[in-house]
Amino acid sequence: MNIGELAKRTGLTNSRIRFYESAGLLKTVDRRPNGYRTYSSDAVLVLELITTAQKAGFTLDEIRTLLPSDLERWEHDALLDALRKKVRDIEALEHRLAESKAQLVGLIGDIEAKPGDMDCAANARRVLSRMLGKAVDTPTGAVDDKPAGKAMRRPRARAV
Amino acid sequence: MNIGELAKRTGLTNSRIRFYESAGLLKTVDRRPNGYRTYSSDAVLVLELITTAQKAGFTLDEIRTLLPSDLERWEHDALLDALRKKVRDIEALEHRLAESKAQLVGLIGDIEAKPGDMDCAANARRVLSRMLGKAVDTPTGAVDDKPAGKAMRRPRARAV
DNA sequence: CTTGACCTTCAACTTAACTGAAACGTTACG
DNA sequence: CGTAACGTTTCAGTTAAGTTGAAGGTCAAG
Repeated sequence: MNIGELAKRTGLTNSRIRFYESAGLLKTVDRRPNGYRTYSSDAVLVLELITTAQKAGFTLDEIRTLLPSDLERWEHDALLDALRKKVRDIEALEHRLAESKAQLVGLIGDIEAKPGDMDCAANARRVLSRMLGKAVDTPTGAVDDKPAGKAMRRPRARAV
Repeated sequence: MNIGELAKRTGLTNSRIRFYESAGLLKTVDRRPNGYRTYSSDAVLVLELITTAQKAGFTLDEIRTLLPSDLERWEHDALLDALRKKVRDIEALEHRLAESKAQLVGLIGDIEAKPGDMDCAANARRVLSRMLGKAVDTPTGAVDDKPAGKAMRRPRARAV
């Protein structure tokens, strides 16, 4: 089949298919005497594999190292390792997301919990100081930017 | 303070600070007669806000629309809306990650569950057909007619 | 006066995964 | 034969969030 037919069958664009070939992901391509690419039906499978793996979070680089030239001869152990590592990556990302979410939810609560008698500016400072985990200057005084001394160690901002 | 001092205080690079200014994120900057930028201590807060918001998943574009010119005058409602929306975004991402992970775990199990009497090629086809949720051609005319083959149809793999 | 540490601007480069245009060749149809 | 619909290559551009480097101005010390 020609590239247009393959594109129709997979739902990908011609340019994307050519791009995958140039990236070394699609090696099952022959040329007809006129220069046209011609594909077997395996190419459909390979492209579907690629898009599926992408949705699961694999980069094209990773996919290239895992895809066998022959669809029936996978590198069994390397594949399982990569799949397990990707699961661990997802779990790490889930963890980071949960932390970000908790921080955001806490911040929302903090903003909404403005005491009725506090004005907006004061509340802004209160929320800001909680969010950055440190003291925040009240703005009324003069700003001093004298160097005046060096090692003033503050706690690192919490990584999210 | 000069840009080098600000960089030291925030842990950012000079170029990154200039970049944030050019991106419209850091407007609290004056120039001395020699052209040098000069910052008040508020700039430290603004930069810490920016990096904190980034860690929580906000893009610089989003941060720019939310950051007030005056740290005490936030657009209260827009800010809360954005925070809530970001929480929903995170939840959607968590959902997609859970699906991806489930698919990967299922795939790992499927690969490991190779019947002892099945050869690798046949297992590859079996796993492939399950993963892509459809029939996969058996190559070279060898017809796979194991009778109970499709008995345990699991639910389709969902797009992620 | 020279050295070295700062500071300035501006353009180009980076990564990932493509997309689109330009300019051209091939095929199918009437 | 004309032309529309395919196909080809090559190159440039896109997005995000910066980094890097060149070429040069400023400042304090020795």
